[in-house]
Amino acid sequence: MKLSSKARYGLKAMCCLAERQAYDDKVVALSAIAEDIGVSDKYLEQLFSALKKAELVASSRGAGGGYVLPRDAEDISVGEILRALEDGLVIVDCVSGECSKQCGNSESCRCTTHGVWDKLYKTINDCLDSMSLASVIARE
Amino acid sequence: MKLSSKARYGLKAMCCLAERQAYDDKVVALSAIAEDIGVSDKYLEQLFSALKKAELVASSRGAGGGYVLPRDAEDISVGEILRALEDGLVIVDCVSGECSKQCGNSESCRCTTHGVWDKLYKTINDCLDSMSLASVIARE
DNA sequence: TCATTTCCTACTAAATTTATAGGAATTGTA
DNA sequence: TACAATTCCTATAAATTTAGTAGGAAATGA
Repeated sequence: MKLSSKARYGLKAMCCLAERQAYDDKVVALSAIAEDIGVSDKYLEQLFSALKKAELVASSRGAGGGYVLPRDAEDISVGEILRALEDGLVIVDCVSGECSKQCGNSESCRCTTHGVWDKLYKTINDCLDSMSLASVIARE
Repeated sequence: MKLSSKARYGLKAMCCLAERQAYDDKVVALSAIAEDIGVSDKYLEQLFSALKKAELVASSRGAGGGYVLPRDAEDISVGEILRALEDGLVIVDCVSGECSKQCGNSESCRCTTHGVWDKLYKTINDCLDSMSLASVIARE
């Protein structure tokens, strides 16, 4: 149940991007963010690749290029960011509909635990969706 | 953010123990539970070692020995079980008080993400603590 | 033309998880 | 007492995942 480095650095990177963008409203080079949060450019590139695919950042290539938020930081939730970086935040492979395929329980011990995972999954996502990127950078 | 097999099998095993115990109120041999949930005895032993350390099961050794719940299933929460099996359910190593030691942020990108992890950690634990073992085996 | 920058893919090293294995200690029973 | 059944303890191997490195292609502004 540990969060991956991707998730931790990815959220930090998004905070950093939002703060820098708020400060001078330009595109921000990845290398600047990488330096700020103490990660190699190459590693951060991979995170931004995932973030871009999820349309949580927009980019322009070439000299003077970089990244921007495609929406207001108020309209980007922490949940969206983490789902993009953590493979949908799935906590168990076995979801409600597919119990028999994945679980292989015997008769005497039916798999009654799915309700737990379903509830937990929903709770986690609700929690993270209730926090916006803006609210995260606001608390100092 | 995946739950480990230990957590998944461990909760199933606890359900199994609770159900068998409710049925004929005796001590239950680990081998019976292992067969029910489709795991090797040796692997399940390790899980029960952790559960015992957390006083979530009690045991008697020797012939005719086995495991019992030390309390009513109503009084055992899913959270307790998973914390015993998942190293306290910590989701990030870096907790509130120890930011500077673990994070090493630069000036320009302060670590404002702790609030997120703290809230998430609390939410997860509250959710799991609100479910008792009895409530889990009740839903069929 | 060139420096800068994102983008794409492959790979390697490290860490963690999952599971297996052997045998010691304990206890009820024949 | 002998023995089978059972928990308990420790080591280790195999598999998987994570974390990070690397090289270079493609795009773009100056």
